[in-house]
Amino acid sequence: MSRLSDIIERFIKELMRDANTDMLEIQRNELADHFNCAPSQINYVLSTRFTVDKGYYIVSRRGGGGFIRIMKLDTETIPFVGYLIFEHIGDSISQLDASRILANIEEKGIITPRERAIMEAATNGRSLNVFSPPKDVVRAKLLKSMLSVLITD
Amino acid sequence: MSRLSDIIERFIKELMRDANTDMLEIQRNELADHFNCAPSQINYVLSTRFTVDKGYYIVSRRGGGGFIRIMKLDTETIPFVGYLIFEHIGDSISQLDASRILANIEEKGIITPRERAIMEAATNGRSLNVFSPPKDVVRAKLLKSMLSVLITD
DNA sequence: TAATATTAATAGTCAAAGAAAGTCAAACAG
DNA sequence: CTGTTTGACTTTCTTTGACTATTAATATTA
Repeated sequence: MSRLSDIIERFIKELMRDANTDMLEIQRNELADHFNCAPSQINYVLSTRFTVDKGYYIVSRRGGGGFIRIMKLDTETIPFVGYLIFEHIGDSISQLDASRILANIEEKGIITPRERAIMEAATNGRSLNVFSPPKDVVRAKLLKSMLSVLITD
Repeated sequence: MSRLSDIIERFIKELMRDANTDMLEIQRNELADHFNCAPSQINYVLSTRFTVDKGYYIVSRRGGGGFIRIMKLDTETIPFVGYLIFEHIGDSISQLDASRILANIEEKGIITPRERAIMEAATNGRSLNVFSPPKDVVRAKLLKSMLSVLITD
């Protein structure tokens, strides 16, 4: 008996293939119903099979009319970025190396100077300099840092 | 199933755009009738989508001939972002609030959709979901996450 | 007529119910 | 032991409705 998670994974991928799209919106409960499983099973599938590392990006919203949007990253469009994400960067990277990458892809015209600045802001030491981080505290620093780029000349 | 609140929000914004004005007066009950909903639904839409944070200001009057006046504030980019950074955000911010701010400044044209996506990527839960973080590990996640935006449709 | 009271027409508030999705840990299977 | 499945509990967002508050118009009274 093939694992349920695998079946759901295949199902989602087939939906995308059949609809010939890189973006799919599902209702968690509906899908869970379809497979007769706990809704949280869907979360499990998404968080193990549809990660950035595996080439997917997820956005969702709760409440009435909520949804889960699954986006497939298009590695054809910018192969170099795909290479960076899936092969080059790995599980850990120094600030210096990150900065080099950003400079490089800006020079290649893949990102604008402003976008580079945003990413520098997010990844520099100042933003990430927290020890035991209440997540929101980190996030606030990150966001402020990124926003400040917009008003710096 | 698109949310009623979203539909009403769009309706109001289109009214303003079409009339090419920054000031619009509506009758609460009339609008509620038009959408076949509870009048207080209109209040809900106004108080979640037309806040000062989002650049709108509301004035209203009850009684016969009452009305709700919706004014779009002319927020100068720099002061507004400065306000966000130095006053509004504070020391801690939830992912949700961060997301709202980003949606807002995109709508105002302060950042591009792509820049918004970059910042969302940097500030969402998945990126920051680390407890005792070797800084580089966090950074790698962040960077990958941000880069992935570039190859998302 | 001028002042005052009443009524009808609005809008506001708040809390409960409903509709999703998220989290986490325990149980389970290979 | 690792990865999967489940379910109880939480959080977020929306919708509705009963009740309240305010204002303009109208009727009444001094």
